Amino acid sequence: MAEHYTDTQMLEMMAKHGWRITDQRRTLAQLFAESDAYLSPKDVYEYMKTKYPGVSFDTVYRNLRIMSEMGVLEQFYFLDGGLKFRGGCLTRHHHHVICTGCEKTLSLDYCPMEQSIELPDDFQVMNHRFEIYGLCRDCQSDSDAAREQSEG
Amino acid sequence: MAEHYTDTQMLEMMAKHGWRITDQRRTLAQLFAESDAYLSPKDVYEYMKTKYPGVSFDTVYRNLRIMSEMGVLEQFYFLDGGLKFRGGCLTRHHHHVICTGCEKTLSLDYCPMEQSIELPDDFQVMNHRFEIYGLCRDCQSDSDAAREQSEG
DNA sequence: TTAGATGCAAAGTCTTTGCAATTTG
DNA sequence: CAAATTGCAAAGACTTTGCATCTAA
Repeated sequence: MAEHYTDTQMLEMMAKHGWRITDQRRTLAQLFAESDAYLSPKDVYEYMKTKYPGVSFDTVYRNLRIMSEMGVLEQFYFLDGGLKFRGGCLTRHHHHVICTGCEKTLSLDYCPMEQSIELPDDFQVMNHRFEIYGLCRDCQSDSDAAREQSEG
Repeated sequence: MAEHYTDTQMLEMMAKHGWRITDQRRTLAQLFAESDAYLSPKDVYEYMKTKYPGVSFDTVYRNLRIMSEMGVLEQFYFLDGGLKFRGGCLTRHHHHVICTGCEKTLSLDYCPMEQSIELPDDFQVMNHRFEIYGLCRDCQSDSDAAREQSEG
């Protein structure tokens, strides 16, 4: 099941849209193809700096933006308003379960809009948003450990 | 059915929390008690300026923030990341149908979390988000009219 | 009277833009 | 080679903070 764009697919999309394939873009594609997590522009910038010491923030931004516009990345504002990106999904419409500890996500096939929801008269639905936030198993044990430590 | 805080209730809450009741706060309470719409800090500032010509942006911000922290306002990041506020809801847990034309909202009793959703093993749900975006009847006719005019 | 509220100014954060130098196709 | 990409610097938008003055309780 090919759920996300691979880095190759991302690069193909860029080429198809007339963008050039630079080293930085290759690295971005790899980063997002390999990770399930949501990354902030700053996260991405920090990562890019390890590979390209002279990289600039605005270039990272520009590339995140064009990749979002093509759909190979998903742009997402968290509950707190913070902007994040992650690799785009290829599968049919779905929603996400998001761990607020590690910000990894899992797909959910369930969509609330498939239920018969009583809407206001003549309301024309254009869009919807459904996300579940919480802690995955690993992050629960992390916070348990932290609590035990602080409580002595 | 008392769905939202009235302005009096908002002011009582402020007093209970040790905040002083100033003219500006009285006006903010009235504004949000009377409106169903989401307002951006700038919207609120513009409105306040009509009543208090010398009002400063930061005071509006400060008051929006303390009112949110008490729960008499709801703070909300839209799909585009923009910050908005509206009067807090008193009724039990529910979700919103939001018109992207006028940004008025309607409550929805339906909650997707009441369904049995298959979650990843041991995932501990902390929070969720569900909103439906679209156009209410009035805003549909507005855009129809605009379209006819431009196509006319 | 006095702790809290306000307006002003300035700083902070995050994001975008203009431009010359560099690199891709 | 031409056009796109990059890094730099600076500007923009939005939000927060410090402080002197003013005001509600």
